[in-house]
Amino acid sequence: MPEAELSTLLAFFKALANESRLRIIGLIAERERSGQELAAILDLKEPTISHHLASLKALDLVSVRVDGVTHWYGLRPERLTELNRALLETKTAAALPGDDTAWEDKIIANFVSADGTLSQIPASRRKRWVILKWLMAGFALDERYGEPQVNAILQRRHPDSATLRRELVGHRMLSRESGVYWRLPDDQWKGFDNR
Amino acid sequence: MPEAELSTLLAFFKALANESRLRIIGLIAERERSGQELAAILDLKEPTISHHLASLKALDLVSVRVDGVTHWYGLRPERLTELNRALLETKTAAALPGDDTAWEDKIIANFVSADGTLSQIPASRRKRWVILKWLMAGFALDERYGEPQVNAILQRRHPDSATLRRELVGHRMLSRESGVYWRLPDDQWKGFDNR
DNA sequence: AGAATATTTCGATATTTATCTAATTAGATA
DNA sequence: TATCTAATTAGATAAATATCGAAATATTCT
Repeated sequence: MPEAELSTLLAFFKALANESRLRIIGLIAERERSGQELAAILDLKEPTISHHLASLKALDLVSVRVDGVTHWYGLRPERLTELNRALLETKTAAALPGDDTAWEDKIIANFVSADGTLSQIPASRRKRWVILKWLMAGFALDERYGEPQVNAILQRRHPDSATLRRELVGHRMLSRESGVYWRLPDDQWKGFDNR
Repeated sequence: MPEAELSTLLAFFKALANESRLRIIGLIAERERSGQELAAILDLKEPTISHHLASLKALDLVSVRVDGVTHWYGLRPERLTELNRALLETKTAAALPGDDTAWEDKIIANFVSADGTLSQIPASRRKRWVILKWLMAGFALDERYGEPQVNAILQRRHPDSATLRRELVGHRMLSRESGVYWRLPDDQWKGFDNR
Protein backbone atom coordinates (compact mmCIF):
# COMPACT_ATOMS: atom_id res chain seq x y z
CA MET A 1 0.00 0.00 0.00
CA PRO A 2 1.68 3.20 -1.14
CA GLU A 3 2.63 5.50 1.68
CA ALA A 4 0.75 8.46 0.21
CA GLU A 5 -2.49 6.56 0.20
CA LEU A 6 -2.18 5.18 3.67
CA SER A 7 -2.74 8.50 5.37
CA THR A 8 -5.63 9.29 3.04
CA LEU A 9 -7.29 5.97 3.68
CA LEU A 10 -6.64 6.33 7.37
CA ALA A 11 -8.32 9.74 7.43
CA PHE A 12 -11.37 8.34 5.67
CA PHE A 13 -11.67 5.38 7.97
CA LYS A 14 -11.25 7.54 11.04
CA ALA A 15 -14.01 9.82 9.83
CA LEU A 16 -16.33 6.89 9.23
CA ALA A 17 -15.44 4.99 12.38
CA ASN A 18 -18.00 6.71 14.54
CA GLU A 19 -21.65 5.91 14.95
CA SER A 20 -22.81 9.51 15.07
CA ARG A 21 -20.95 10.42 11.92
CA LEU A 22 -22.15 7.31 10.16
CA ARG A 23 -25.72 8.20 11.01
CA ILE A 24 -25.20 11.76 9.87
CA ILE A 25 -23.97 10.42 6.56
CA GLY A 26 -27.05 8.25 6.27
CA LEU A 27 -29.33 11.18 7.01
CA ILE A 28 -27.72 13.68 4.68
CA ALA A 29 -27.47 11.05 1.96
CA GLU A 30 -31.23 10.89 1.96
CA ARG A 31 -31.69 14.64 1.63
CA GLU A 32 -30.23 17.86 2.92
CA ARG A 33 -30.48 18.38 6.68
CA SER A 34 -29.89 21.29 8.98
CA GLY A 35 -27.77 21.14 12.10
CA GLN A 36 -30.87 21.53 14.26
CA GLU A 37 -32.50 18.62 12.54
CA LEU A 38 -29.49 16.37 12.93
CA ALA A 39 -29.12 17.33 16.59
CA ALA A 40 -32.75 16.50 17.30
CA ILE A 41 -32.78 13.21 15.39
CA LEU A 42 -29.50 11.98 16.85
CA ASP A 43 -30.22 13.34 20.31
CA LEU A 44 -26.99 15.28 20.44
CA LYS A 45 -26.25 18.91 21.19
CA GLU A 46 -25.49 21.27 18.37
CA PRO A 47 -21.78 21.71 19.15
CA THR A 48 -21.36 17.97 18.83
CA ILE A 49 -23.02 17.98 15.43
CA SER A 50 -20.85 20.88 14.42
CA HIS A 51 -17.79 18.98 15.53
CA HIS A 52 -18.71 15.90 13.50
CA LEU A 53 -19.63 17.91 10.45
CA ALA A 54 -16.25 19.61 10.65
CA SER A 55 -14.48 16.25 10.36
CA LEU A 56 -16.65 15.26 7.44
CA LYS A 57 -16.22 18.62 5.74
CA ALA A 58 -12.44 18.33 6.10
CA LEU A 59 -12.67 15.30 3.83
CA ASP A 60 -15.09 17.00 1.43
CA LEU A 61 -17.69 14.43 2.31
CA VAL A 62 -20.42 17.03 2.83
CA SER A 63 -21.70 20.00 0.91
CA VAL A 64 -23.11 23.06 2.63
CA ARG A 65 -25.85 25.30 1.30
CA VAL A 66 -26.52 28.37 3.39
CA ASP A 67 -30.07 29.69 3.44
CA GLY A 68 -30.47 32.60 5.79
CA VAL A 69 -29.28 31.54 9.19
CA THR A 70 -29.73 27.85 8.46
CA HIS A 71 -27.06 25.63 6.93
CA TRP A 72 -28.22 22.67 4.87
CA TYR A 73 -25.77 19.79 4.76
CA GLY A 74 -25.71 17.24 2.00
CA LEU A 75 -23.59 14.22 1.11
CA ARG A 76 -21.03 14.18 -1.68
CA PRO A 77 -21.44 10.55 -2.72
CA GLU A 78 -18.61 10.89 -5.23
CA ARG A 79 -16.22 11.03 -2.30
CA LEU A 80 -17.43 7.62 -1.19
CA THR A 81 -16.84 6.37 -4.70
CA GLU A 82 -13.25 7.50 -4.43
CA LEU A 83 -12.91 5.73 -1.13
CA ASN A 84 -14.25 2.61 -2.78
CA ARG A 85 -11.69 2.85 -5.50
CA ALA A 86 -8.84 3.35 -3.02
CA LEU A 87 -10.04 0.39 -0.99
CA LEU A 88 -10.19 -1.79 -4.06
CA GLU A 89 -6.66 -0.81 -5.02
CA THR A 90 -5.43 -1.64 -1.55
CA LYS A 91 -7.00 -5.02 -1.87
CA THR A 92 -5.67 -5.90 -5.30
CA ALA A 93 -2.28 -4.24 -5.34
CA ALA A 94 -1.42 -4.22 -1.69
CA ALA A 95 2.24 -4.69 -2.34
CA LEU A 96 4.52 -2.52 -0.25
CA PRO A 97 7.88 -3.32 -1.79
CA GLY A 98 11.17 -3.02 0.01
CA ASP A 99 9.85 -2.72 3.51
CA ASP A 100 11.07 -6.18 4.45
CA THR A 101 14.54 -4.86 5.04
CA ALA A 102 13.14 -2.84 7.93
CA TRP A 103 12.55 -6.05 9.82
CA GLU A 104 15.99 -7.39 9.08
CA ASP A 105 17.59 -4.08 10.00
CA LYS A 106 15.76 -4.30 13.26
CA ILE A 107 17.11 -7.76 13.99
CA ILE A 108 20.62 -6.69 13.11
CA ALA A 109 20.36 -3.60 15.31
CA ASN A 110 19.21 -5.80 18.15
CA PHE A 111 22.05 -8.29 17.95
CA VAL A 112 24.96 -6.18 16.79
CA SER A 113 26.63 -3.92 19.36
CA ALA A 114 28.06 -0.50 18.68
CA ASP A 115 31.56 -1.96 18.19
CA GLY A 116 30.31 -4.24 15.41
CA THR A 117 30.42 -7.46 17.43
CA LEU A 118 27.52 -9.83 17.93
CA SER A 119 26.14 -9.58 21.45
CA GLN A 120 24.80 -13.08 20.97
CA ILE A 121 23.86 -15.55 18.27
CA PRO A 122 20.06 -15.54 17.84
CA ALA A 123 18.44 -18.78 18.90
CA SER A 124 15.36 -18.32 16.73
CA ARG A 125 15.75 -19.85 13.30
CA ARG A 126 14.59 -16.80 11.36
CA LYS A 127 16.60 -14.30 13.33
CA ARG A 128 19.67 -16.45 13.05
CA TRP A 129 19.18 -16.60 9.32
CA VAL A 130 19.17 -12.80 9.14
CA ILE A 131 22.39 -12.57 11.14
CA LEU A 132 24.09 -15.24 9.05
CA LYS A 133 23.21 -13.30 5.92
CA TRP A 134 24.71 -10.24 7.55
CA LEU A 135 27.90 -12.14 8.39
CA MET A 136 28.34 -13.08 4.75
CA ALA A 137 29.20 -9.46 3.99
CA GLY A 138 32.68 -10.34 5.28
CA PHE A 139 33.25 -12.78 2.43
CA ALA A 140 33.99 -11.80 -1.14
CA LEU A 141 32.67 -13.67 -4.16
CA ASP A 142 35.17 -15.76 -6.09
CA GLU A 143 37.58 -15.85 -3.18
CA ARG A 144 39.04 -18.94 -1.48
CA TYR A 145 39.51 -19.01 2.30
CA GLY A 146 41.36 -21.42 4.53
CA GLU A 147 39.69 -22.42 7.79
CA PRO A 148 41.95 -20.12 9.88
CA GLN A 149 41.00 -17.19 7.62
CA VAL A 150 37.29 -17.96 7.98
CA ASN A 151 37.65 -18.15 11.75
CA ALA A 152 39.50 -14.83 11.82
CA ILE A 153 36.80 -13.09 9.81
CA LEU A 154 34.05 -14.47 12.02
CA GLN A 155 35.86 -13.72 15.26
CA ARG A 156 35.64 -10.04 14.42
CA ARG A 157 31.95 -10.53 15.11
CA HIS A 158 31.76 -13.24 17.73
CA PRO A 159 34.27 -15.42 19.65
CA ASP A 160 32.49 -18.66 18.78
CA SER A 161 33.63 -18.73 15.18
CA ALA A 162 33.35 -22.50 14.95
CA THR A 163 29.60 -22.45 15.53
CA LEU A 164 29.12 -19.60 13.07
CA ARG A 165 31.21 -21.36 10.45
CA ARG A 166 29.19 -24.55 10.77
CA GLU A 167 25.94 -22.60 10.55
CA LEU A 168 27.05 -20.79 7.40
CA VAL A 169 27.91 -24.06 5.75
CA GLY A 170 24.68 -25.62 6.98
CA HIS A 171 22.67 -22.78 5.44
CA ARG A 172 24.56 -23.16 2.16
CA MET A 173 25.99 -19.69 2.33
CA LEU A 174 29.54 -20.94 2.55
CA SER A 175 30.74 -24.11 0.87
CA ARG A 176 33.69 -26.27 1.85
CA GLU A 177 35.84 -28.79 0.10
CA SER A 178 39.04 -30.34 1.48
CA GLY A 179 39.72 -27.51 3.92
CA VAL A 180 38.95 -24.70 1.49
CA TYR A 181 35.88 -22.43 1.91
CA TRP A 182 34.19 -20.11 -0.57
CA ARG A 183 31.10 -18.00 -0.75
CA LEU A 184 28.17 -19.48 -2.62
CA PRO A 185 26.13 -17.30 -5.03
CA ASP A 186 23.62 -14.97 -3.31
CA ASP A 187 20.64 -16.28 -5.19
CA GLN A 188 21.02 -19.57 -3.37
CA TRP A 189 20.19 -17.94 -0.03
CA LYS A 190 19.54 -14.17 -0.22
CA GLY A 191 15.82 -14.46 -0.83
CA PHE A 192 15.59 -17.85 0.77
CA ASP A 193 12.36 -18.74 2.49
CA ASN A 194 13.16 -18.28 6.13
CA ARG A 195 10.37 -20.32 7.60
CA MET B 1 -28.90 2.91 5.76
CA PRO B 2 -30.50 -0.17 7.30
CA GLU B 3 -29.91 -0.53 11.02
CA ALA B 4 -28.45 -4.00 10.69
CA GLU B 5 -25.72 -2.84 8.39
CA LEU B 6 -24.81 0.22 10.36
CA SER B 7 -23.19 -1.72 13.17
CA THR B 8 -21.39 -3.98 10.71
CA LEU B 9 -20.05 -1.06 8.74
CA LEU B 10 -19.09 0.68 11.94
CA ALA B 11 -17.15 -2.34 13.13
CA PHE B 12 -15.25 -2.48 9.86
CA PHE B 13 -14.41 1.19 9.88
CA LYS B 14 -13.29 1.04 13.48
CA ALA B 15 -11.01 -1.84 12.67
CA LEU B 16 -9.49 0.01 9.74
CA ALA B 17 -9.25 3.39 11.43
CA ASN B 18 -5.85 2.79 12.93
CA GLU B 19 -2.47 3.21 11.34
CA SER B 20 -0.92 0.11 12.89
CA ARG B 21 -3.79 -2.09 11.77
CA LEU B 22 -3.76 -0.57 8.32
CA ARG B 23 -0.05 -1.30 8.01
CA ILE B 24 -0.58 -4.83 9.25
CA ILE B 25 -3.16 -5.31 6.54
CA GLY B 26 -0.73 -4.01 3.96
CA LEU B 27 1.97 -6.37 5.16
CA ILE B 28 -0.13 -9.51 5.38
CA ALA B 29 -1.75 -8.69 2.03
CA GLU B 30 1.68 -9.03 0.47
CA ARG B 31 2.40 -12.42 2.03
CA GLU B 32 1.94 -14.27 5.28
CA ARG B 33 3.71 -12.76 8.28
CA SER B 34 4.44 -13.94 11.79
CA GLY B 35 3.73 -11.90 14.87
CA GLN B 36 7.47 -11.49 15.46
CA GLU B 37 7.94 -10.12 12.00
CA LEU B 38 5.09 -7.66 12.29
CA ALA B 39 6.32 -6.48 15.67
CA ALA B 40 9.83 -5.86 14.32
CA ILE B 41 8.70 -4.10 11.15
CA LEU B 42 6.17 -1.88 12.88
CA ASP B 43 8.37 -1.30 15.92
CA LEU B 44 5.68 -2.45 18.32
CA LYS B 45 5.74 -5.03 21.10
CA GLU B 46 4.20 -8.41 20.50
CA PRO B 47 1.19 -7.94 22.78
CA THR B 48 0.25 -4.88 20.77
CA ILE B 49 0.39 -6.87 17.56
CA SER B 50 -1.65 -9.58 19.19
CA HIS B 51 -4.20 -6.98 20.25
CA HIS B 52 -4.53 -5.58 16.74
CA LEU B 53 -4.71 -9.01 15.15
CA ALA B 54 -7.49 -9.89 17.55
CA SER B 55 -9.60 -6.99 16.24
CA LEU B 56 -8.92 -7.99 12.68
CA LYS B 57 -9.60 -11.65 13.37
CA ALA B 58 -12.92 -10.73 14.98
CA LEU B 59 -13.99 -9.44 11.58
CA ASP B 60 -12.54 -12.42 9.74
CA LEU B 61 -10.10 -10.15 8.01
CA VAL B 62 -7.13 -12.39 8.69
CA SER B 63 -6.37 -16.07 8.31
CA VAL B 64 -4.06 -17.91 10.67
CA ARG B 65 -1.83 -20.82 9.77
CA VAL B 66 -0.04 -22.40 12.69
CA ASP B 67 3.37 -23.93 12.04
CA GLY B 68 4.97 -25.17 15.21
CA VAL B 69 5.17 -22.31 17.63
CA THR B 70 4.84 -19.69 14.93
CA HIS B 71 1.53 -18.29 13.67
CA TRP B 72 1.41 -17.03 10.10
CA TYR B 73 -1.17 -14.37 9.47
CA GLY B 74 -2.62 -13.66 6.06
CA LEU B 75 -5.24 -11.33 4.66
CA ARG B 76 -8.70 -12.44 3.56
CA PRO B 77 -9.17 -9.99 0.70
CA GLU B 78 -12.69 -11.24 0.11
CA ARG B 79 -13.71 -9.52 3.34
CA LEU B 80 -12.58 -6.21 1.90
CA THR B 81 -14.64 -6.95 -1.16
CA GLU B 82 -17.68 -7.33 1.04
CA LEU B 83 -16.88 -4.05 2.72
CA ASN B 84 -16.67 -2.48 -0.70
CA ARG B 85 -20.05 -3.81 -1.59
CA ALA B 86 -21.61 -2.56 1.65
CA LEU B 87 -20.06 0.84 1.14
CA LEU B 88 -21.41 1.02 -2.37
CA GLU B 89 -24.87 0.13 -1.16
CA THR B 90 -24.72 2.82 1.48
CA LYS B 91 -23.79 5.30 -1.17
CA THR B 92 -26.48 4.39 -3.67
CA ALA B 93 -29.39 3.40 -1.48
CA ALA B 94 -28.74 5.38 1.65
CA ALA B 95 -32.40 5.83 2.35
CA LEU B 96 -33.40 5.43 5.96
CA PRO B 97 -37.16 5.79 5.69
CA GLY B 98 -39.38 6.91 8.51
CA ASP B 99 -36.77 8.38 10.75
CA ASP B 100 -37.98 11.91 10.12
CA THR B 101 -40.73 11.54 12.65
CA ALA B 102 -38.06 11.12 15.32
CA TRP B 103 -37.09 14.72 14.86
CA GLU B 104 -40.64 15.93 15.01
CA ASP B 105 -41.36 13.80 18.07
CA LYS B 106 -38.39 15.40 19.69
CA ILE B 107 -39.69 18.91 19.01
CA ILE B 108 -43.10 18.00 20.30
CA ALA B 109 -41.63 16.49 23.43
CA ASN B 110 -39.70 19.67 24.00
CA PHE B 111 -42.64 22.03 23.71
CA VAL B 112 -45.51 20.01 25.10
CA SER B 113 -45.71 19.58 28.86
CA ALA B 114 -46.88 16.50 30.68
CA ASP B 115 -50.43 17.92 30.97
CA GLY B 116 -50.68 18.30 27.21
CA THR B 117 -50.33 22.07 27.12
CA LEU B 118 -47.77 24.00 25.12
CA SER B 119 -45.08 25.44 27.36
CA GLN B 120 -44.47 27.99 24.63
CA ILE B 121 -45.01 28.58 20.96
CA PRO B 122 -41.74 27.88 19.10
CA ALA B 123 -40.25 30.99 17.55
CA SER B 124 -38.28 29.08 14.92
CA ARG B 125 -40.18 28.65 11.69
CA ARG B 126 -39.55 24.94 11.34
CA LYS B 127 -40.26 24.06 14.92
CA ARG B 128 -43.40 26.15 14.86
CA TRP B 129 -44.48 24.30 11.76
CA VAL B 130 -44.09 20.98 13.58
CA ILE B 131 -46.18 22.22 16.50
CA LEU B 132 -48.87 23.59 14.23
CA LYS B 133 -49.12 20.25 12.50
CA TRP B 134 -49.47 18.67 15.91
CA LEU B 135 -52.23 21.10 16.85
CA MET B 136 -54.21 20.08 13.79
CA ALA B 137 -54.85 16.71 15.43
CA GLY B 138 -57.61 18.54 17.33
CA PHE B 139 -59.56 19.22 14.16
CA ALA B 140 -61.54 16.65 12.24
CA LEU B 141 -61.73 16.52 8.48
CA ASP B 142 -65.01 17.62 6.92
CA GLU B 143 -66.05 19.46 10.05
CA ARG B 144 -67.04 23.11 10.33
CA TYR B 145 -66.01 25.19 13.36
CA GLY B 146 -67.03 28.61 14.52
CA GLU B 147 -64.36 30.91 15.83
CA PRO B 148 -65.29 30.29 19.52
CA GLN B 149 -65.00 26.55 18.93
CA VAL B 150 -61.60 26.95 17.32
CA ASN B 151 -60.44 29.07 20.22
CA ALA B 152 -61.69 26.51 22.73
CA ILE B 153 -59.85 23.68 21.02
CA LEU B 154 -56.63 25.66 20.88
CA GLN B 155 -56.87 26.91 24.43
CA ARG B 156 -56.59 23.34 25.62
CA ARG B 157 -53.04 23.67 24.38
CA HIS B 158 -52.12 27.28 24.93
CA PRO B 159 -53.86 30.41 26.25
CA ASP B 160 -52.99 32.51 23.21
CA SER B 161 -55.48 30.87 20.92
CA ALA B 162 -55.75 33.92 18.69
CA THR B 163 -52.10 33.72 17.65
CA LEU B 164 -52.30 29.99 17.04
CA ARG B 165 -55.45 30.39 15.00
CA ARG B 166 -53.89 33.01 12.80
CA GLU B 167 -50.79 30.85 12.33
CA LEU B 168 -52.85 27.84 11.31
CA VAL B 169 -54.67 29.88 8.73
CA GLY B 170 -51.42 31.44 7.55
CA HIS B 171 -49.90 27.99 7.06
CA ARG B 172 -52.97 26.87 5.12
CA MET B 173 -53.81 24.17 7.59
CA LEU B 174 -57.08 25.77 8.55
CA SER B 175 -59.19 27.75 6.13
CA ARG B 176 -61.71 30.42 6.97
CA GLU B 177 -64.66 31.95 5.19
CA SER B 178 -67.17 34.34 6.73
CA GLY B 179 -66.48 33.30 10.32
CA VAL B 180 -66.41 29.55 9.60
CA TYR B 181 -63.25 27.45 9.86
CA TRP B 182 -62.42 24.03 8.47
CA ARG B 183 -59.44 21.76 8.19
CA LEU B 184 -57.70 21.72 4.81
CA PRO B 185 -56.60 18.40 3.29
CA ASP B 186 -53.37 16.98 4.79
CA ASP B 187 -51.57 16.78 1.48
CA GLN B 188 -51.55 20.55 1.34
CA TRP B 189 -49.27 20.79 4.36
CA LYS B 190 -48.32 17.38 5.87
CA GLY B 191 -45.25 16.90 3.74
CA PHE B 192 -44.82 20.56 3.04
CA ASP B 193 -41.30 21.83 2.61
CA ASN B 194 -40.51 23.34 5.97
CA ARG B 195 -37.64 25.53 4.92
C1' DA C 1 -30.31 49.45 16.48
C1' DG C 2 -31.90 45.40 19.03
C1' DA C 3 -33.70 40.77 19.57
C1' DA C 4 -33.88 36.10 17.93
C1' DT C 5 -31.93 31.95 15.63
C1' DA C 6 -28.42 28.65 13.76
C1' DT C 7 -23.91 27.72 13.77
C1' DT C 8 -19.24 27.67 15.32
C1' DT C 9 -15.45 28.07 18.67
C1' DC C 10 -13.43 27.26 23.17
C1' DG C 11 -12.41 24.82 27.23
C1' DA C 12 -13.47 21.03 30.22
C1' DT C 13 -14.70 16.24 31.13
C1' DA C 14 -15.43 11.50 30.40
C1' DT C 15 -14.98 7.61 27.51
C1' DT C 16 -12.46 4.85 24.43
C1' DT C 17 -8.47 2.67 22.98
C1' DA C 18 -3.38 1.96 21.76
C1' DT C 19 0.42 0.59 23.99
C1' DC C 20 3.27 -1.23 27.46
C1' DT C 21 5.11 -4.73 31.19
C1' DA C 22 4.39 -8.90 33.54
C1' DA C 23 2.46 -13.26 33.69
C1' DT C 24 0.39 -17.31 31.26
C1' DT C 25 -0.19 -20.81 27.71
C1' DA C 26 1.36 -23.99 24.37
C1' DG C 27 4.47 -26.11 21.09
C1' DA C 28 9.28 -27.59 20.01
C1' DT C 29 13.73 -29.06 21.24
C1' DA C 30 17.45 -30.85 23.84
C1' DT D 1 11.60 -33.24 32.12
C1' DA D 2 13.40 -28.76 31.57
C1' DT D 3 14.23 -25.01 28.55
C1' DC D 4 13.23 -22.03 24.83
C1' DT D 5 10.31 -19.44 21.57
C1' DA D 6 5.85 -17.40 19.95
C1' DA D 7 1.62 -15.98 21.13
C1' DT D 8 -1.94 -14.55 24.19
C1' DT D 9 -4.07 -12.62 28.39
C1' DA D 10 -4.38 -9.40 32.20
C1' DG D 11 -3.76 -5.11 34.22
C1' DA D 12 -2.05 -0.42 34.06
C1' DT D 13 -1.15 3.94 31.79
C1' DA D 14 -1.25 7.39 28.43
C1' DA D 15 -3.10 9.36 24.27
C1' DA D 16 -7.05 10.31 21.40
C1' DT D 17 -11.65 11.84 20.96
C1' DA D 18 -16.83 12.31 21.75
C1' DT D 19 -19.62 15.13 24.17
C1' DC D 20 -21.19 19.01 26.67
C1' DG D 21 -21.98 24.02 28.47
C1' DA D 22 -20.73 28.70 27.74
C1' DA D 23 -19.47 32.20 24.83
C1' DA D 24 -18.71 34.21 20.19
C1' DT D 25 -20.24 34.96 15.36
C1' DA D 26 -23.26 35.82 11.64
C1' DT D 27 -27.71 36.49 9.70
C1' DT D 28 -32.48 37.62 9.69
C1' DC D 29 -36.50 40.02 11.51
C1' DT D 30 -38.80 43.78 13.98
